[in-house]
Amino acid sequence: MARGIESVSMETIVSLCKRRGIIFPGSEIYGGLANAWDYGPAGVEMKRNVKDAWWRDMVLRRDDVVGLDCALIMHPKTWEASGHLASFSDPYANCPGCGRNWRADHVPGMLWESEWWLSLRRRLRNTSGNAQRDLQRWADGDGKKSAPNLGLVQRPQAVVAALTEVTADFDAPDDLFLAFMRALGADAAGKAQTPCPACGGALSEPKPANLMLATFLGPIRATALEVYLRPETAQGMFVNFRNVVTATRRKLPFGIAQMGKSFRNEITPGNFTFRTREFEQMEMEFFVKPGDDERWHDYWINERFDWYVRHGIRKENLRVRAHEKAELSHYSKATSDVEYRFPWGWAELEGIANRTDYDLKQHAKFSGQDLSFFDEDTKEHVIPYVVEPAAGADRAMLAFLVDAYDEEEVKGEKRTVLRLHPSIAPIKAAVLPLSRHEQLVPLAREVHQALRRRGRWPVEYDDAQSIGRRYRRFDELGAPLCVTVDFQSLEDKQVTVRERDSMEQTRVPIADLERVLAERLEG
RNA sequence: GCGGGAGUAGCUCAGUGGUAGAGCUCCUGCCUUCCAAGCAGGAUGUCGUGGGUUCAAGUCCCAUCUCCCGCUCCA
Repeated sequence: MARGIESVSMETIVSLCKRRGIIFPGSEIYGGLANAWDYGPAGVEMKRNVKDAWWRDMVLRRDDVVGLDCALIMHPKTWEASGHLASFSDPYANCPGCGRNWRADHVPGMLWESEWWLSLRRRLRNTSGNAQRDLQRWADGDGKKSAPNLGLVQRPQAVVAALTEVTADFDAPDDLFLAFMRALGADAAGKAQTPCPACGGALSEPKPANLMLATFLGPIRATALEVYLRPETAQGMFVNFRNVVTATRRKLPFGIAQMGKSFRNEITPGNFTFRTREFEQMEMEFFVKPGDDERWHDYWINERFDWYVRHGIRKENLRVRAHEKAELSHYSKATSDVEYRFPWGWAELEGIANRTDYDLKQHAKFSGQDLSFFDEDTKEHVIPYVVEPAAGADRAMLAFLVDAYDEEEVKGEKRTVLRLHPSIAPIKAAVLPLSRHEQLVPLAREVHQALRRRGRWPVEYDDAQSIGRRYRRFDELGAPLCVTVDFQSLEDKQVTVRERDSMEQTRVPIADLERVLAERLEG
């Protein structure tokens, strides 16, 4: 679909969302709460449309996926087994120079690949024969740009003097390498410090962090059980794997799908609803025979990419990106992200991971239960592999909003319109009397009520201000259709159906209205 | 956490130490009015909060809160 504008600022989207009741800043009357967002009357319809579309395509239309809605608070052992307790509570070190936070155990690796080390290493390898002079020169030149806060750059003479050995030839980011790095990062007192991979600043001592949100189960704090709000819905599917197989007599391959809230103490929330600490996931765990996992992984990557396109996102703003080995999660053998081109850059909408048999094995181990599956063909027990398409409902909705946003010029005036796919649009139609004339209003209300009572779509009624203003108002909400009742309607019992994108109008008998709307909205 | 920007009407913002403003919006009424129309009338403010300087503070000073944008990761 042609668009009048190429890109839109996030600010514009945030402001439109607030103005039209799609998304409000959270707890606003108390001055707001950072990174909390509330879905308003139109927003709740739209988000529900996103989730309905997902559920319809992932569960209802398939015979190999069933649904689940599991408790948000799960047994604490769940998170030990899943690995979240360990990998979500890594210590983090902060850089006072540039403010970045680094997972302490990732720092050596990050330093190994850091821009400033690569630059320094080049210098040392093309040595002039005098390593100390090389260091000094680098500190005065490239080092100033790439690692301005590094001890070596700030106090070259003192740091160089304290070095016992200088070499560029390390095999890996090991202890030896780290010791060298720490010597380069020495502070004003001459004490070795771990430098920041980004700017060279002396990192703080690692501080414990827990990325899971804890709460207390039980009214008396002293005796309460400390539990976690789930950081992902996925574990619910693994924990209920046995139950689902028994209750529904599933055969491999099959999937279990779930939508719901998850919570993470993100270090860097932001970008509107893109990264929040409370968010809604749409996840599906697809269990397959070991050996079939790679084929199914490819299948789901394609399937999920197509889903976004099918519901209105332009192909050129979507891409699939495979994870590098280093960025894989602790449970994953391979992961590909579906990314969307947001105003601030490409960012993940959904991750399609090959989780292998990691989760089921872990839960079998921690629970002592047998989570294997009897394969009728080979007559042996296998632990299924799992392919997981995990999408963010809030992220998907944000992408739909951003992608639909358009401005165009109509008769010298700016027209703002959300060109949402009818399946996603929060309000499907508005019934508008041409004016508030006493003869028009009753008929318009009657038409509106008839559609409302059917309960099929959210349909609005509006008689305030001029007809043009009202068309604009519903364009901003992305309502695909407007139904206008005029004076002629009183005589011929016909109304005008006006299309959002083309602004074209068609006369339709009131008796056929629902059928015509259905054709245009669902056909 | 750190840096940058910003808090004045529902929204966008102006405001030079001296009576709190504009445009849009919103509400009511009128008009047989099809793409942000016109006319008439109307509503809306702890100027983020607390302190200080001053005869006088939205404006100057100090503190504080909050939001937005940017920085290892994830949905």
